[in-house]
Amino acid sequence: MDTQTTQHLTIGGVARRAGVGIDTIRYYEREGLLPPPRRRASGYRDYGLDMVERLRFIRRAKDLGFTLEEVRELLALSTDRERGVESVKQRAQVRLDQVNQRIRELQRMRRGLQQLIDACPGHGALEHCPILRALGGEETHDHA
Amino acid sequence: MDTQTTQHLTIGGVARRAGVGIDTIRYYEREGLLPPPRRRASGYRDYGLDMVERLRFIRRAKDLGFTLEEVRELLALSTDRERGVESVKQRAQVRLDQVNQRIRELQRMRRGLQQLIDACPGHGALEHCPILRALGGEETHDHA
DNA sequence: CTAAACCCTTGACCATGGTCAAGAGTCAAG
DNA sequence: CTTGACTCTTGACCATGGTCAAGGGTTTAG
Repeated sequence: MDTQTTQHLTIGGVARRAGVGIDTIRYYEREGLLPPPRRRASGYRDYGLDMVERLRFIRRAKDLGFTLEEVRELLALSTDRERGVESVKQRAQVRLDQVNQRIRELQRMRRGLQQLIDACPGHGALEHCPILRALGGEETHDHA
Repeated sequence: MDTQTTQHLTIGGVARRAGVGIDTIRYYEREGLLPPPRRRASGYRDYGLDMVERLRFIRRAKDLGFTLEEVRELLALSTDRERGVESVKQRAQVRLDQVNQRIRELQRMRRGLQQLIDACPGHGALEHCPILRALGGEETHDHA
């Protein structure tokens, strides 16, 4: 069992708690999203609960459409002991700007889609479907 | 030259007009997004201007966040004269719902980030930086 | 002690959406 | 006719984000 509130989890315990696969954890480690953990005498990775949190953070960020590369940078904020708080705050601001940018892009997409849907009667001849027309829909080649 | 208003374009002419790469056209053909075109005696693909339109359709749909799989379905629907329009509209609606969902998630993250930035003094000890704390940022293991 | 369940590493494999290269044929200009 | 630009096919390759398998060692319950 590993029902303990412990600071000592195996990779499987972390995986279960964080809701990710074991292979995913090792993959993230290779990719530099997770620090190389301590090892037990057996060679087993030895994690604390903080890794569970970190993995949940990654999952949330990924769900929001951040790439792993972006997540890596985001996480780097938390280990950037050298450059001080200003730099951390600054980089968080950059992230915020990127989030805003992403929101604007999605809103543009939304407007486009909404206009098409509003204009579509939902029935009738395909020739008159504004969705297909707006997308430039032409017939398939009929080269019998 | 191929400045003609013609119905006879080579793959390169189509590519230039549609703003995609030649390889992309052949790729789409393989993937079933474009019908296999007529061939000239030489074996060259022989396209009409309708293919330019179709490629633009694909590009716009992709810009709206449809995957190629979804685009393939849309194109298939547009040739299904019987029960096309409702399906097309329905799919656009599904796509819109997805976009809205993602926007909401991003807005949630934006609020979170903004609060952190507002709360961060921009100086002082890193241990007290609310940004790092909220990221679940723990120190990298110091296993010297 | 044994067996199940876990962990280790290396390295292959998957889908997505292309992009590029090799080797060969075709076409248009000069 | 030759040259250069274009096309053909096959098949490899790229990045992203994992996932699985093989062939081991470890840990723990019974």
